[in-house]
Amino acid sequence: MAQTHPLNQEISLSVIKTACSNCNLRELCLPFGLSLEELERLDDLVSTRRRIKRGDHLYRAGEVFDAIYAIRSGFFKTDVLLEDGRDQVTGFQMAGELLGLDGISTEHHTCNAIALEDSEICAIPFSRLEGLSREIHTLQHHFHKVMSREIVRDHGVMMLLGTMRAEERLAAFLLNLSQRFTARGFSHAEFYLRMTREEIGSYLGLKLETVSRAFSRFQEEGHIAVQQKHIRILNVNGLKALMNHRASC
Amino acid sequence: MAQTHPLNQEISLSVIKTACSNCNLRELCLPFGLSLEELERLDDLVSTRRRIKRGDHLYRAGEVFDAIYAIRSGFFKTDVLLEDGRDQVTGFQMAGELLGLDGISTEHHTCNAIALEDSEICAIPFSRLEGLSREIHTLQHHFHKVMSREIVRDHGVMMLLGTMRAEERLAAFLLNLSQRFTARGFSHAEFYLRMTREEIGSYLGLKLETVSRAFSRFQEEGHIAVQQKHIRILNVNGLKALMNHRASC
DNA sequence: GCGTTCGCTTGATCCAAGTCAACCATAAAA
DNA sequence: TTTTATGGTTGACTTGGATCAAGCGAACGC
Repeated sequence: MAQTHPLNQEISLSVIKTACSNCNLRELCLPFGLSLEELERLDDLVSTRRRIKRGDHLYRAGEVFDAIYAIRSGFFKTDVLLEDGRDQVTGFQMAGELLGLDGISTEHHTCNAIALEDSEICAIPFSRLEGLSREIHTLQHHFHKVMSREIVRDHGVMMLLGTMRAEERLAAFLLNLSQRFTARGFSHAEFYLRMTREEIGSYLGLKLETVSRAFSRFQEEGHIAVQQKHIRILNVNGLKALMNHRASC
Repeated sequence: MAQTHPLNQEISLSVIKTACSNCNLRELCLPFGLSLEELERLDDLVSTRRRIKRGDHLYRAGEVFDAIYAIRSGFFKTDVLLEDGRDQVTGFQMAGELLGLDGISTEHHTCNAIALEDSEICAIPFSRLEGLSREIHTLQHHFHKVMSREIVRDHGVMMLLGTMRAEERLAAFLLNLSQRFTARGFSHAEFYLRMTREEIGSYLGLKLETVSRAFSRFQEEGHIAVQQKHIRILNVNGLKALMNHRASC
């Protein structure tokens, strides 16, 4: 009987090893849709688990790429540095999400991945993943979906950066975080931000002061309650309305 | 003897059929790196060739995804439409590039692909491509690289939208076009824009007036010569310097 | 040929977000 | 406990690009 309830399983301590088959993120992560037998083959591949301390790099732009990484727990940001010193956060990643897909293209990482809290990752050697996905159709297809999802996500960010104003961007950002926390079984309405205002700003193409002001404004208007990094969403629909602000003009 | 010089081959008229093996874009496109025998297997798969007239859609957001498309000739844009009517151009694609990768994720296209000039595409049924890439390692790997490259490209656009000012964006855009034309054997210094100022603006997160002003400014400063859609780049380094403008401030 | 349309350019004005600066809050260090 | 550092908030002002508006030029249909 392969099907236990994904997020509720009890694991005896003795069983814990680096294995997708007993990871409660498997429905969000690479193993999605695999049979028990296929899962075990994936286990063989995902052997190295690593802890990354808050502030440390998982990898750096320019390093040779040979593995992608699944986040087991914790929180990361990725950023790109331009020659002239400008940089931009290209994404925030949480448990169950994959890091490093950008490195496949040139066999070198093209961005930095930095832990925003103490985290744990599973390294997945890429050539072995390709090998296994030549044998397991489901794995292959799911991996393609994950890559494609990343492209779609990026288009969303481009949309945000290209057409939205500051408050719309922040509303979209909060709703996106909320939705992803929900998918992981956390409250959709209350969470701690792992990143600073400056990092949010960098991601949203705004200055930190603008982010701060937008937070204050949302609070004044009763959409959220902010206390430093602690966010409570009081009015989801208010935020959603803010996001589509242009519709009314 | 499989290796003829990629861009110089002569093809007798009788041989022309929809086939990667006699397409002179094969070194830019999906067949990259394949052996002659592998190429022939890809030929079987890429059977349908379609003409798309200027202004027509190749596919629309929401349609069921079942194939990706390689551009044989012509020029496309992709755009995303928000519920509230805002839209944004997410990319411009030219011969040898692939369209439709975003559709894998949800099995539905997430953007519109529209021909900016009369074009010709090869449809590649996706499930068959997955099948073949389970058998041909090189094809699998190259496909992964192409998807990854798309992610990297998107990060570049995010960078552009998030941190660059209007003139830097346009300079980056022109240099990127120039570089892609060069890769296809065209002049790096002289080309026709297939898109309007408004489409450029949408892609770059600017209004068409701003794009037009930046063109005029570049011309005044002797970086380029503009006449409607005809562009001549007079000073590549000038443009490059413009792009990294912040370095000096 | 001529009028119409569409895309492009240019000027004048306005405003959202950036910049600069002061100050506050929290947490860690002394 | 006070000190220091880091991150966050708020205010005053400046500015790059948006907006509004007028006019131009090339291409197309009739």
